[in-house]
Amino acid sequence: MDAYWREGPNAVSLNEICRRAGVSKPGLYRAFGGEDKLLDAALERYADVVLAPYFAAVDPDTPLCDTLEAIVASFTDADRAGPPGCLLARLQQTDGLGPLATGRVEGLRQQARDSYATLIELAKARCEVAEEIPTEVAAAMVDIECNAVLLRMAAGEDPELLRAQARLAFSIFH
Amino acid sequence: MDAYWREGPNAVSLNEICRRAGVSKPGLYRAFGGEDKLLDAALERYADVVLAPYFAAVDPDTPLCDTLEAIVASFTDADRAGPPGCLLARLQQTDGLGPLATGRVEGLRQQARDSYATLIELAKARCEVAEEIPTEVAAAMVDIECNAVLLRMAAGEDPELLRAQARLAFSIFH
DNA sequence: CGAGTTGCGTACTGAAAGGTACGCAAAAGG
DNA sequence: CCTTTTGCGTACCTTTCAGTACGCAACTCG
Repeated sequence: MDAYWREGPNAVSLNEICRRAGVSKPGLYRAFGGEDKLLDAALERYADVVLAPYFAAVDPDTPLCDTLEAIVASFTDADRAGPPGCLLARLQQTDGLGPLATGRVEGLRQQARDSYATLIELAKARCEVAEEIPTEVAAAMVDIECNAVLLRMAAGEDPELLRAQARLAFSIFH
Repeated sequence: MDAYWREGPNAVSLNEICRRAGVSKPGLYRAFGGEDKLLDAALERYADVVLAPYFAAVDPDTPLCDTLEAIVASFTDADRAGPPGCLLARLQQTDGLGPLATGRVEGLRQQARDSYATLIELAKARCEVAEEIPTEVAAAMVDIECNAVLLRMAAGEDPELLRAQARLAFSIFH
């Protein structure tokens, strides 16, 4: 998971993973069953260990603006645990991924959008967000913006600029 | 260029390009000199043939909102010439790219942001955009949003949703 | 027409990819 | 204490990668 997260799944081979983990290749195959299943397992673990805490930490009663700002602040925090960026955000192009991993990515992305959607619905109920904005559209916009921030963080872009840019984009929520 | 554009530079090998182009490998090497130089040349051509017309078609006097909407409409147009998405937008992760291609990507990205910046400055002069918004931040936001739309188009996401989401994001410009 | 140059593709190289056959050693069972 | 099973790693397989050595044909020029 760490290797995939740090360098992107396309940039790390099974051989390299075995080398780094100090594991023999047949051992890895006995434990996971192939490249696709390994990435799928890594994604599952990533969702449990990294993604879930994010969504668990969200307080549904705080203003949406503040929640989004806190999320982006964490994404762009240089002292955050783990590599910069996000394993899931690196997988926006599902080129050459196996069917399991592809499905997993799709599911996790949908899950994220659903979470954003419920947050937006709550914000609408508190009159923070205009009713005319379709929830699905706003959720897609939040998802896309978050993914872009994470992708650019992984690419080494200036965190300050990314944060300011996200704040600007999210200023539509009032 | 077409192969790289359609499937992403990481997903197409030199062998495959030779096969599709009906060209021998030494011929390709004599013409370009290697993988890095080939991708660099493809990017140069892409900038000339695909990107330049976009920026040339922009009328600096039309409202920024309309300009951005037209750009996104073109990005999400299913009948647009060439594959969906954008070769440059596919290269947000510069993993495993040669130095030439990496530099070219960086340069083109900066060029795009500069173009957005001038458009935003003009819009500020017409009082369409609030002076408090730093031009650099707004330009980064536009760049990131456009790249995200192109990336998701290449991934096969619903054009309608992408268009609506972009319109929402760009509604900060008034 | 014959010698030299040029253009170009066949057929190779070594490295690295994903994946597996097989044998060795340790534990389990009688 | 001997047999069987289990766990596990060495060493291999095929394929594909980027990159190149080399020879054949065609064209140039005296």
